Amino acid sequence: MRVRFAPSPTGYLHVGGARTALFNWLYARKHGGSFLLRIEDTDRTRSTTESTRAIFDGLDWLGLDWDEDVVYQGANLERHRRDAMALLATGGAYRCFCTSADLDARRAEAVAQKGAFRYDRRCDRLDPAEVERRVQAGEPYAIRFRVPDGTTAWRDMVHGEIAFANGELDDLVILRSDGTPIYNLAVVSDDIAMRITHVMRGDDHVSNTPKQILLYRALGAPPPVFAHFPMIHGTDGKKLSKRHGATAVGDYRHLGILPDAMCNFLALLGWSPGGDREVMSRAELLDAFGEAGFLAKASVFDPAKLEWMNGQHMARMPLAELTPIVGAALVAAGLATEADLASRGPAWVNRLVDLLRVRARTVVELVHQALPYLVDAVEYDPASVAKQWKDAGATRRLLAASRETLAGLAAWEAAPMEEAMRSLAAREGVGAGKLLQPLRVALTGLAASPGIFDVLMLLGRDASLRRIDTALAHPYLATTSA
RNA sequence: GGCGGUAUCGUCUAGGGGUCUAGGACACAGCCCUCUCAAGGCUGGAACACGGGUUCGAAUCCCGUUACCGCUACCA
Repeated sequence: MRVRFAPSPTGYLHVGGARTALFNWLYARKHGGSFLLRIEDTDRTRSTTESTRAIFDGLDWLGLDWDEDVVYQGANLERHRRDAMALLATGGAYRCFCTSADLDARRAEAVAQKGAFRYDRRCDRLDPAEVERRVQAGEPYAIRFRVPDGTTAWRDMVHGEIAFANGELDDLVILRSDGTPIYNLAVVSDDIAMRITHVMRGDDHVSNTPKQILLYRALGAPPPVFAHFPMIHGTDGKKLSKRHGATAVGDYRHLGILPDAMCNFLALLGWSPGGDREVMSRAELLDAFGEAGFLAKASVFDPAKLEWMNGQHMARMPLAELTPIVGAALVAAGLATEADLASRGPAWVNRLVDLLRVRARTVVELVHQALPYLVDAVEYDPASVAKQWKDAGATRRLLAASRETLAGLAAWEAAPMEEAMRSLAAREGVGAGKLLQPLRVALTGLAASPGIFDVLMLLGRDASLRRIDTALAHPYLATTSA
């Protein structure tokens, strides 16, 4: 069993392509087959090496590793030509002397008459002697595939039986007059050469399929099994495009989405394991994936659900996997250096990530929330200060009492700390929130954070007391009181 | 225009003739938990496109209509 992902390098790897690649990869890995990568770079004017690079990077990030060497379609031009010539020799194709300009004009006229343009096969009716004469004269010609009568059908893995009347198919050009191949020929020629057994691609290729099946037959090769996955649309139901914001997988990487979450989410667009299963690790995904469950309906890409799913993955994945990812992001964001993290120790970093991961949906968000624990001086959020330190006099008193209580602790441990603080609140006749919220602002500058005793532990005795002292000296508390 | 495909809550979907007064998830609203924020739990509103068949019975099968999408190149 051999499958392939065959993108054309004309841009970044977008989510639709990624989903196609993922299904191919999953199918191959699940069935012990091979997953090949072919870059369809025959359109020289639109193909770029940067795009090729972006495709590799995207696949890499998603964890979709391919087998064997990458195939560049452009390197197979000779074979494509040979296949076209073979078709010409066996009578499956014929020379067409019509020029593009001429064809365009005829097409325009047909459209103007509100009719469907169909190539009238005039060159197929040319007298052999005349063809010979024009070839000898050096007149340029394209090679056209002669579509036979009848109907062409196949059993699609996602759509079931699909049939086309061959009469609907035009005699397609397979080799341009400059000797370069047309897409449909190149694809079939390459897929035969690569011994592809299952062609799994986007829905937009269904109308190419009958032409390709006919080409396989004409070339004497058995057609592969076909699977056509539905398109992925934007939130407005239209085909996904730049207008919809992030559409490249690279965008999601930078937004702090985890590869496994991305794969999980993408897999559920056009496929379902049945039942209520949604959040799945890569291993679970691989396990659940199979022949069944492909959906035929186009689906809408919902970034909000992707973020939720990412949050689920962050919360569930082993800390040993998440921490390195967050660590790298912390360094990349300039919030810490490798040395900083090393000096804090792995246990501390793990603890930080563990406390924050349930509160963040993306690693970017997590990194942002980690700020107060990594900097020397807290940055006070004005809104939090205004709300939690509203009564400056009381805040000062409570903060000072908290400081005293905390400083008097024999050991810096969460349990006794909480006990002491709660009894302080009782003595002061206030609810725990009245005592702890101002403290939270003093410690983190924010009104929201992990549990306050976890914060105290994370910061440690010295930093915690220092931050309370700094808060006590804050102008907001100093000037407003008296 | 022609051809092909698709049609269950706003979105992703379960369901494949009776168990469907249609289930789950995201989002939204409310409540609970609670030192805050999350997470979690509970509750709520929210869908079988329409019309004909077939059948004792249809979200499920068939036909048509409508809507949407794709293709209709000497692009890929």
